[in-house]
This record gives sequence, C-alpha cells and structure tokens, in this order.
Amino acid sequence: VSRVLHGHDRVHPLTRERVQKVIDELAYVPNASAQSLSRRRKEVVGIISVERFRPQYDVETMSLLFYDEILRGVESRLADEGWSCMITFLGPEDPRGLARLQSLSGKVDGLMVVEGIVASFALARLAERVPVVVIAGDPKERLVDSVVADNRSGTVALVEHLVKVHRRRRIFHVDGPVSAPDARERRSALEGWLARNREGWLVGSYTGDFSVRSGIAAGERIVAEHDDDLPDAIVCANDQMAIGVLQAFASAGIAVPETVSVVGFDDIYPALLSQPSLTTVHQPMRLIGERACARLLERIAEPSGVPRVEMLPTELVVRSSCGCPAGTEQRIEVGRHIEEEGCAQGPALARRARPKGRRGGVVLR
Amino acid sequence: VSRVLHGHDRVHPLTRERVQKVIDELAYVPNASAQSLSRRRKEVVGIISVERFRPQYDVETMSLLFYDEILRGVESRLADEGWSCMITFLGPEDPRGLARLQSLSGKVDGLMVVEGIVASFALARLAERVPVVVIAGDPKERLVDSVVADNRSGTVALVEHLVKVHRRRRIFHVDGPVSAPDARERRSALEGWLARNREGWLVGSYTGDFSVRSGIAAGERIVAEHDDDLPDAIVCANDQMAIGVLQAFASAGIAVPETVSVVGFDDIYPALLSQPSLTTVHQPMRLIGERACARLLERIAEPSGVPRVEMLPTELVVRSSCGCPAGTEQRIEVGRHIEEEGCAQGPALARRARPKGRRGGVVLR
DNA sequence: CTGAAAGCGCTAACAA
DNA sequence: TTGTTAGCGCTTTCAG
Repeated sequence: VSRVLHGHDRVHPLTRERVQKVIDELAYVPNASAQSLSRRRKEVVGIISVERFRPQYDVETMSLLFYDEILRGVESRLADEGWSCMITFLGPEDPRGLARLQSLSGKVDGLMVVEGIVASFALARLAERVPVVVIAGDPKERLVDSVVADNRSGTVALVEHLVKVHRRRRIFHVDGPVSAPDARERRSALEGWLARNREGWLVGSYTGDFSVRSGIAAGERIVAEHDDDLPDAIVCANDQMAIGVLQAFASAGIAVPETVSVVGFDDIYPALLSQPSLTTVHQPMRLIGERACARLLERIAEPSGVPRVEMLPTELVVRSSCGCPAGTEQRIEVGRHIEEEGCAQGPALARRARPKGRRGGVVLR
Repeated sequence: VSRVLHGHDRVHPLTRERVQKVIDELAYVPNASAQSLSRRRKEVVGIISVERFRPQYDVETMSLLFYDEILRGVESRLADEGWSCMITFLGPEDPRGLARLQSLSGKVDGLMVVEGIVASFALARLAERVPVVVIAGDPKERLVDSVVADNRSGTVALVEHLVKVHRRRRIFHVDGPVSAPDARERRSALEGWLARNREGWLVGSYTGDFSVRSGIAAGERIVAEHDDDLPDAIVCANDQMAIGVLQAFASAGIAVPETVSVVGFDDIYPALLSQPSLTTVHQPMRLIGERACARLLERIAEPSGVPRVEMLPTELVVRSSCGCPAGTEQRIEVGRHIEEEGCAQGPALARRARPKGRRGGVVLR
C-alpha cells in the first residue's frame, strides 16, 4: 500500500491497480503521525505571530493585517510543497508563552517567528531544537536566518521625495519605540541621509510607541513647541502615528500638506482613506511570508550552513500628504533583493550547524 | 520520563526530581508524532478558510478580516486546551482542493470548515473520517455540527429600526448570491417580516454577488428605474454592496440618509468610514470561532450523538446611513443564543457514530 | 517485483 | 513505586 500510494517503487501495474482500488474503496488516508514517526519528518512548520485582542475595528486593528498577509504568504508557499502550517498567536506577556513554544516545537519541523514576541534567549533555545527563521527582525541579527523588508531604502526614498521633490527641508521625526528593530532601521536611515545631504536637516523629534494615540501626542507637541515655526515635514516611523499627527494637525487647523507634509510607513489600509491620503512605504508582506517559508524549508532540508539575512525591496507609495496633488497614487519600487551571510559562529547556530555526524559547511541539497 | 512529564502516575519524589533534572538539562521535548501515534490523539485540529489573493487593500479585502477573526477565536480556545491549529486556505476552484483536504484530514483530530469553500459531497466524505464543524453554514444543515450567527434576528432588527424608527416603508432589497446561505437567511427573514407587517413593503430587488461592484450596479439600476419615485430604504445583504450603493447614489446626487436610507450587514471596517457611516449588523466573529472550536472538541471527545446547530446573537450597529444623526454609534444586541438538535439519521453522522468495534453511546474519554 | 520485519519514540498495561 | 514490554501505523531495508 505504501509503495502504491507514493508511486516511488516499482510495482507491477496489475498489483498497483488492485491496491489502488481498495485504497479508493476505503477512502484510505494514511495516519500522518505514523508517517512522521517513521520518516522522521512531520511536514509541518509552525508560525508564531502576535495576538492582539480588540473588540472593535480601528486603525490599530488594521495594522494587524500585516501579520495576516504574512500568514497567507507562508501558507501558499507551503501548499506548493504539500506541507501544513500550525499557527500560534502569542501576546507580548503571555505567561504560557514559553510552554506553548516548547510544545509547538515538538510538533513541527521548523518555526517562523514574527519579530518582537519571542525574547532572544527563548529564540536561541528554540533554535537549538528546530530550524528557526525570524520575520521582520533585526537585519543585524547574525545568528538566525531572517527575512526582512528593506526599511532603510524605503526611508531614504521617502525623505528624498520630500526634500528633492517638495523642497521640505526642516524635518521633524516621530520615532518608534527604541526596542523595535524596524523603527531603529528607519531612524538610522533617516539620520544617515540627513548627515550626508545638506538639503535637509532635523528640527526635532519625538519618540512614540507606534500607536495613533502617541501620534496625536506628537502632533500636539509639535503644535505647542513649534507653532510660530512649524517644520516643513513630519516623518513618522509608522502609519498609525502619522494618522495621529494628521488628526492633531486637523484639530489645530494646520493644513496638510500645504503648511507641512506628513508621511508614514507600512501602508496600512486606513492610510489610504485618511485626509489627506497618506504618502508612505509599502512592505511586501505576502512575499515576506513566502520567502521566510522558503528559507525555512531550505534550512530543514539542510540544517547546517551559515544563517542568512534576506532583504526584500519596498515600494514608495506617493499619495497626497507629502504635497503631491490630491488623488495621486504612485508606486515606486525601491531597494533591491539582498542576501547577506550572517555569522556561522553564533551560539544558536553553532550547535545547529553540526548535526550528528556532519561537519558544517557541506552543501548537501 | 513519561510518568514524570505528565505527572499522572505515582512516582517517588526523589525519582521525580532526578528525572526532572535530566529533562531540564537536555531541554527534552517529546516527539509529538510518537505521542499521537501511541495515544491515538494528535491534539491538533484543522481549519479550512478562504484564500483570496489581493495585491492591494480595498473594501473587499477588508471583508476578509471576518475570517481572520474567526481564526483568532479558534486559536485562543485551542490554546486553553494545549492543542494546536493547522490552517489551510482554499480558493473556490482550487484544483488541489480535494487532495489538500484529504491530506489535512490525516493530520488532525477534527476539522472546522468555513461555509462556501467545500462542496457538500466533499464535506460528507470528510465527516466520515473526522469530526467536522461547519462555520457560518446553512442553519438548516442537519447532518453536521455547525455554528452560525443569527442572521434572521439581525435582519429583523435592521428592518424594524428602518420602519418603526425612521418610517421608511418602501424597501428595496439588494440581495446576495442565491448560493450563499447567509444571504438566503437574510432574504427570507426580510420577506417574512414584511409579510407579517403592513408598515413596510418591498418595492423592488436586485441580486448582487456581495461585491462593491455589484452594489454600484444595484445603485445605478435603482436610480435609473426609480428616479421619479425612489424607495425609502435600501436593505443590502452585506456591507460591500451597501458601500457600492452609497457610491452610486453619491454620483447621482441622491442624499443619504435624507432622501433614502441605506443599510448593510457584517460591520466591516470600511462601513465605519463610509459617508455617511453605515448602519449595519455585527456578527461576533471571534466568538463564532471560539464556539465552533469548543463544539469540535466536544465532538472529538464524544463522536456519537446528534449534530447540533448553535446560533449566536448579533448586534445591530446603528450609525447614520439609516437616518440617525451623524456621529451616532449605538450597538444593540439582538437574537439569542440558540442550540438546536439536528438529525441523527444523516448519513455523514450515522457512519461516524459507530467507530470500529464500538457500539455508539459508550463514553470513552 | 513482492513479502517480511525492524524500527520510528512514545504510552499504558502489566509484572515485579 | 519502578521496570518491562507490547503495540500505535507507517516506511524502508533486506530477502526472496
């Protein structure tokens, strides 16, 4: 039955037919647990994503679509392979978190983890047991495979658009939390560009927490402190905060984009509907999911080897909050697809790199 | 090790400690496949949901949030139990569909299927192998367990609000596709109410396909055919179509809600932002997921027994497109939590009710 | 090409 | 309380 089912072995056509008939009659489906046990492969990967419980839809909820798109990307890649996907949502402070991760790790051949949920020590522990790919993590991460969007060139495209096209020179930065790697990337790209180019400079900054609320606070602060001398442009680390700034400015009667430009990052749905519609940067979420999954499958097939960081291009989405005419919606791809080698000496990887009886570095396919 | 890990058996405290120490040192996690094989239980359930690939966010995409919320409900229920969840997205015409379902059914203890993806013959086949719960299916379904929102009382609440509060008597109905059970429920509830109450009556209807586009078509048709004598209210089978109608009316210069009311169903996010904001009915998606999952777990524990339909209350969301003042946002729970017995004689269930070598009715745990 | 049998890693029943 | 062992259902040698 096994031989017929998988078609690998040579089986006499008549036998095959006879067996197949019974398979069909019984609607036989093999027990996956037994298969996995025997094959030492479960053909299942796990993805750990963020839980956020919200009773009502709002702008914050919409940013969750980000994760749902990643999931869809992962699943579609997996479907091509005949594998399946287990999903676990974890809150930032879930007390059962570790236990759930552990239990999950026994049910899968590999794990994908969305940045910001799993503490790095837990990540290292997981990585000792199964291959792990980090999604949207720190591109400086050298110990685990990761797939990220190119936040830097997205930011640069945004600033260049502001400065070169709209001549907005005095930039105010609404930053994200220091703990968020993507906020870090965006900030450092912004600062780097401003340091290299005399045409624009920073007139102030505010550290928010990625929420609309903190964007409103930033906007109010700007109005209060720079009222006589508003910045030319507000560069926000994400769309939620940009929407908050827009709201604060609307309340204060400040015209966007006439008086000041506002731009965001992420391209969440409400950014499209805001007044004025928000110029932002789009991340290829679905592609991120697909690539992360592809990378994980490679790692499962070949656990040894150096971890890599894969960086995906983003899209500058030009709408009207930057100063372009209302109704504008132009998408420009920025950045390129980069793959960088990490560091083979990392502790997490070091152990994984030498599975029983194998020297690292050998490419097996 | 097994005894220590699960704590069931009496193990000497010293032995337990000694064993636990090694477990910790090795960071031992049991192989779930071997456990499942031995226990005859995988502690995994599958959920089959709809795939819809959309390169850009728009109103249609937002309606997908519906499914994502269900998934989150399922997962949270499962987490309480220490079980895991496998997700499969299926397109309506996926040629690999059957194969994927089959393969999935070998990996799980039970399946939840979102209405409208799996043909009923395939559903029956699945139900022979594993317990199946249908989500948002036809409440007339008597052969499989199902969990649905109470579309009927939601519709009734909507119409009563329109007729009794706003005196909108001449109703136009923008219907959903005949194949959709929820559209069917909403339609028949509307017709039933109108038949029983003389205060309102139908002046026309249009059959759409749940898309914004078809809503626009409906709106244009209404404008063209009823221009001199517009209906008092347009009752749409979902929010997307209501938004389409709103758009068509805006283009035609028809004032909503002054001249005519428009209401939707589902409470998708863009309904909140439409001009005017849409009065609609909210379904408790997350709860639907939780209840469906709970029901499935019960069925897995006790496969025999009569299938049930569980109906969850909805919320009337009163905003301004019905005629209430702009800025209104009132939520009123309607309908009650109902559980109805299905038919134990159904073929799908009949076979499941007697697993090999067992007479039904024996509770095994 | 087909049949037989040794595991895969675990649980649970039984013996000690 | 602890040790031993027979499966769980499948894949994959190895013999024939």
